Amino acid sequence: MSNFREKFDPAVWRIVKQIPAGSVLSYGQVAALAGYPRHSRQVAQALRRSEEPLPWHRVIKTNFNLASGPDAHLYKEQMARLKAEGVVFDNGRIVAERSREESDSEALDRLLWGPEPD
DNA sequence: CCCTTGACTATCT
DNA sequence: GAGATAGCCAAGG
Repeated sequence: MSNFREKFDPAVWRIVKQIPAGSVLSYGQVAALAGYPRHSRQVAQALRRSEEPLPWHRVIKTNFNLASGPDAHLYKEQMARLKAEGVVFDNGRIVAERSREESDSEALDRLLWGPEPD
């Protein structure tokens, strides 16, 4: 079996599980935080293969759109879950400022969104 | 070993 | 803002 996946998958899951409710991360950020920069596509595979329930809906694209197409089954589910956590959508697109305000994890927030959230 | 896929990202038109 | 293009990298055929 691939040794890479054996290390990569758990690393990704660990990061995703730390995302506070109401906040979101991009695939690239998750990959980088897991210790594997430029592995955004592998993150997607890791999430899909995960056997334990992960907050996968908090992982989106860098442009604040959902990853899967509007027709995909995952799309509707992801939006519903995010809305339930207080995330505001504008025509299918996430309003980032709102998501940040809902987050109360200051340390992780700085790590993810920058040292000066001002 | 070569080619295609993919829940991606960045840049240019 | 929407398309096209290039870069990216593991997995599977």
